[in-house]
Amino acid sequence: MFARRGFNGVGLREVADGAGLGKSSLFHHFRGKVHLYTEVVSNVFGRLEERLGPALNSERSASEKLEMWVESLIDELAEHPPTARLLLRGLVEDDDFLDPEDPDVAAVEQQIARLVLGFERILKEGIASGAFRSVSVPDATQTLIGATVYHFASGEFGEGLMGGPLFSAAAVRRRKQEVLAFLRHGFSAPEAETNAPTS
Amino acid sequence: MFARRGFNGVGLREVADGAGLGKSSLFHHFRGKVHLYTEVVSNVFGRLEERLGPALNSERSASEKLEMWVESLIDELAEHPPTARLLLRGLVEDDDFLDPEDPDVAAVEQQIARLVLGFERILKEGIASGAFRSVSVPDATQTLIGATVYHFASGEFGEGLMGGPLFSAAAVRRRKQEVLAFLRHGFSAPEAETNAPTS
DNA sequence: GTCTATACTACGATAGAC
DNA sequence: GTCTATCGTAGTATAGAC
Repeated sequence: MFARRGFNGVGLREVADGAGLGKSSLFHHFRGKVHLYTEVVSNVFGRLEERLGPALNSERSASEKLEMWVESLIDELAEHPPTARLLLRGLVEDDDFLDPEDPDVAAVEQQIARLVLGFERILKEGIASGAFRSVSVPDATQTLIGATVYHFASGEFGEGLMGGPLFSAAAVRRRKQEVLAFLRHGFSAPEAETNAPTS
Repeated sequence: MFARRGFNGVGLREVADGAGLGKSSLFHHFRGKVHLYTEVVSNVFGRLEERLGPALNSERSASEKLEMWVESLIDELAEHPPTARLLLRGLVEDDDFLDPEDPDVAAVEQQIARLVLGFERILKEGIASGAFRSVSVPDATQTLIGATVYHFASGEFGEGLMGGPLFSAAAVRRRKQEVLAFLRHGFSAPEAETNAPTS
């Protein structure tokens, strides 16, 4: 619900109905609406972090790590459709309702920071080793988020544009290939591939 | 206000205060909240369409048209900061509150469709002429939206990631260069450039 | 742990005086 | 064209019975 309509677009009545409870019963489980929201977001980001861990810590080349990381990210976004929208909202929304002092909120921000840092580390490693051309790391990160998170958050508009569902196995497979191809062309150093041939 | 907090996050009281009016006076100028919203969005998208028109109708090569189009898009997003968020919301939000029957709503959807079609036409032309490799046109469109609209919609998160403001002249210039470089690498046909050297 | 009942506030919207 | 007053609804949250 939060993914589709945002924090302000969801009423507790609706949440309670969805859970098969009365409105008031929610307050027995959550301190308030904000707590419920941060709990949801934290769970989703936690799952994402788990999924992306292996790509970071593997003993492979930067190119291979990057591809693994991106594939894992896309898989996770594709398997849990609300994730992308929730992520995008977390980044784009002006979260006036979130108190930075709140430890739950701070925890979520750290989760996001760790995710970003992981990707940036791979990128920097690849640039240092000569595998990637010397792109601006933050710019490349933004572009990557756009190519992955935005795509799977684009809902009806995205389906109209793509001419079909976003989350079908075939659509996900194609998106993955297109993004990886785009990154290979976009990042690869002009001179020569430092790695084994990609095909 | 709508860009920052979304349709549901904005109250008419706040809007009225911002305009220096009483709440009720708004209803003299707009049929209701939805009408106010679509009016705002339509104005913003109309300006965007005007800005991107010249790139579409110029007599240049596909590569040059694409670069012109992207530069114009980034300039427009950069000069009017709420635009990107408003666009992204229009695409990502589950607009339950918008009635597809409403002629204003239909008009906005046509604006968006025209914008997308313009870009797709350039891309197809470039693929046909051999200037670009044969990417999936809808996928490339999504990636482009991600690289441009998302970036300028990313607010505080984006500023944290980039390590500075998103909308300063220097930041915009760098973003433009990075995106164009990425597109050149990402789209260019592997064999040879069909156009004059890009540098 | 869930319920009913309720408090209080804000919302979008309308009526009608000026 | 703007105002005050008001309507009806829905919002978050609490109190207290069961």
